Amino acid sequence: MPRTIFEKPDAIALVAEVFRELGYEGASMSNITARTKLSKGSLYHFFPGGKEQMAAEIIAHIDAWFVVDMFKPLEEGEPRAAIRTMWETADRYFRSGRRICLIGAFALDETRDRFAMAIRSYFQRWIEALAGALTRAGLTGIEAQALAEEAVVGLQGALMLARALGDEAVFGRILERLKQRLETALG
Amino acid sequence: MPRTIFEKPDAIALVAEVFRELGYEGASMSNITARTKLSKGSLYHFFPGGKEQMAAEIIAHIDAWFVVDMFKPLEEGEPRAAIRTMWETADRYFRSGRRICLIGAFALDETRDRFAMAIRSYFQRWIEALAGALTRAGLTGIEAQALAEEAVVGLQGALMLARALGDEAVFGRILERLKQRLETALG
DNA sequence: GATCTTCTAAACTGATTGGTCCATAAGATA
DNA sequence: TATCTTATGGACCAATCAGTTTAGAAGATC
Repeated sequence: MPRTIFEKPDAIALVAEVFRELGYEGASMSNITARTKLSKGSLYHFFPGGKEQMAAEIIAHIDAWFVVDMFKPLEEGEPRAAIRTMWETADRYFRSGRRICLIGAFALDETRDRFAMAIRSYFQRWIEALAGALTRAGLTGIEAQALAEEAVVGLQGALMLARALGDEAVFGRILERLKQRLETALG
Repeated sequence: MPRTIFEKPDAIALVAEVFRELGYEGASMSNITARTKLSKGSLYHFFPGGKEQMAAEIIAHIDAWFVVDMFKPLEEGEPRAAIRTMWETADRYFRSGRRICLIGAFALDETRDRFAMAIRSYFQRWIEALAGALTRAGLTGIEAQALAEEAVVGLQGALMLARALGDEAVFGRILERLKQRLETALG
């Protein structure tokens, strides 16, 4: 029997996609082994804490990715350029609406309670990073906060609607309008 | 042993709340019996098809509610008043963000595939009903369609963000801004 | 109050769940 | 090549899963 050797970063990425497709409860160990080709031995070797640890590490992994690729640029870069880049980054990350936001999905059911802190801080930092960039670009704090909330909310809603309608085009269309609205507000 | 007698409409409403809290996969039969106080005997009496039938009837029940209380008024009523009422209806139905949209939640994972048609037509009709009202109120078809998509998307995103942040206030705030935007667009 | 239908409770089934264990295969180090 | 660490496959476990069955209780009809 041929053996495939995985390393932990691979395992995290593979299991993450299964959680994304099936949700936390829907992703059973047998589902995970079947879709990732990782055996139970491997999975419990990497994640002795089982499903809960898998999900926790996946959330941390996603969060770290967003910090580096979206939040830091918004917090530290030239605000208008960073905001423009944010839309491209989001479109790439969410594969133009074919991929959902796992952290958002976890927020909807009782899975949220297991990871409440991580989920809250992910959205909080996203909104704060974007609001900060909008403020540095000249908006008042109140306007910036409201626009940032709307942008994040609109993006999450767009992911949901794209899947609900089975229509990828709607995602790009809504993203484009959200982008336009921020640029209009900045004048 | 005291017996409680339920009727099917009660059963549908009770089970719906469990699906809302736990998601389709997270809602096991023992969970459902525990939270609803409906025994397995009762559940399989009302829903011989098991979980799948429960979810299907719940979706149909929710859809029918929205048709009567939101879509028809938008389609048939005075457009500006109907749109204003829509926001109140939504706030009441979703309990100011404490209750999620089950059909939206189903759209996010593979549960969608089981109920794809019903999920798509629910969102389609909502957007079309709102776009129709906006058109009758004077907007062009293109503007109306885009604004309707944004409103529905924003509402769904607001439900998600409210739960993610554990902050009910954010839901009302975003709803208010969405409402303002539609009214501004109508002049 | 007898009968008939509707609904409930709980015991039961086989399949699947999350999780444990361990012999051993593959890479790395020496 | 010998050794040591890391990763793997799969058998195994108790608990839980969805679903079935059945005896009988509650309401309705007469």
